[in-house]
Amino acid sequence: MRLSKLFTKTLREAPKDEESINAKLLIRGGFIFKNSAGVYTFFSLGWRVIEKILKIVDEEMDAVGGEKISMPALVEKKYWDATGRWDVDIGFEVRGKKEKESNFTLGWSHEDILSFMASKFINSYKDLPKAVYQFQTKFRNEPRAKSGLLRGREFLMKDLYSFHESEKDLFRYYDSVKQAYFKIFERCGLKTIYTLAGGGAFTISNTHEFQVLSDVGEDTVFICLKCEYAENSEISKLKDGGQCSKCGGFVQEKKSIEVGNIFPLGLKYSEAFGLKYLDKDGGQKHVVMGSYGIGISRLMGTIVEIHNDGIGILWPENVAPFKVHLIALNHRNQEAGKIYEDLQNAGVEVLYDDRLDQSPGEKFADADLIGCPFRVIVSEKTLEKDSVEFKKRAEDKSILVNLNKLSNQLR
RNA sequence: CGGGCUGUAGUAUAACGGUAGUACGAGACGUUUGGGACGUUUUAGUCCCGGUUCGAAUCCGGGCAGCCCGACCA
Repeated sequence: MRLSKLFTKTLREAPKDEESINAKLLIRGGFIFKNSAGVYTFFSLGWRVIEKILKIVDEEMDAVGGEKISMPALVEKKYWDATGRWDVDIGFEVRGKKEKESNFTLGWSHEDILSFMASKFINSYKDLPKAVYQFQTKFRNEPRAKSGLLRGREFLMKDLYSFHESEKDLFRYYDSVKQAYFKIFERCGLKTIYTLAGGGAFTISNTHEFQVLSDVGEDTVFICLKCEYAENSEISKLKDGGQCSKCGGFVQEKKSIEVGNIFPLGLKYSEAFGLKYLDKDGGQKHVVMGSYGIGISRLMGTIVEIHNDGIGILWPENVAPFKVHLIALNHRNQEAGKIYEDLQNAGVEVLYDDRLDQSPGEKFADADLIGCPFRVIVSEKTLEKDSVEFKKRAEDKSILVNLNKLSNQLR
């Protein structure tokens, strides 16, 4: 991508209303645009990050046998009636212009509609277990959207649902998803804390959350500094400065961002929808379900909260919009353009700052803001030595790299 | 949904109740390229509706929107 062609431009100043770092940096960099509180457009830089995350999630979902599907965003009332969740105070109701009453809601969760469909395809123990997932925009009428991508009214979510013969099989699978989640977050550059939590509007049993410790987080967890056992404050009996119930270690209260959660739903939805199967002996049993969510857009915001230096973002390589930010100085666009082509041909994702009217300082500042992992500068100075300047975003020092060796350097 | 604060060019900010100004951005021309360049010039704004007033960005009422605290929540 050539910066001169990009749909967006960077902003020198953040909009005055924004306080959270992720909102400031992502808006300034042209990754996202706030259309309304908690409602965002993802421009190409931002969407590229989302796509990187989606790819990681796809791979890990595939590893636990998740089948990718796509359910509707518009969910008709009849699908909510069985569980009584039409009346839950979370969603946006949707009414046709000519209709008096709303008959649809924008999906804020998909357990209900999926359970209904599962009953059409799951008949016998031979059909179990099954797991399907989707990436969907969820709509929740947040009374207070805030903190950039951390709490939206419209947000991208990965939701996985699993169906089992027994609790035992559910928990076997639950554990494999737990491991998959740890991998996903790690690949996104985040350390997560596995946290015991309540079930909210989804289930009465305990659930588990993946929390990233951060002061902008809205959750409060009590975490043992020794064994990292953690509980969400909403259900916790632990207290700040107390002793860990598992290992006796020191417990601390921390703010955190919930980036994922896993719910052993049990029989709630299968009972409501009559989702049953025939076991080996011909007996009818209810299917046991689990659901597993990751807030994709929130995850992106969280990555920025964790990986920034105030000046700009430091994208972990796995989720960076581009690997290399190439800058042409002294109007050496001819030479830089050649390097741009070469790198692209070598399969390297490059954001090329080919702008002619911007000063060097402005180009450097934009590179720092956008935060690609590697910066390559082509200038009079470097070309005298048949080389380019090579610098990691996370480091201060730069080195000269010979033109022939640049692709090696990036391997 | 309760409490508080705030709405002025694309962005950030000024203007006693009296000519809406400045900087950045954007356009044109020229000069310029190693940490947010320079000159000339152009462009573009008072959230909406009502009220008070000779006169409202400014005061009042009502909406709407945004932010912060709380409640709620992925």
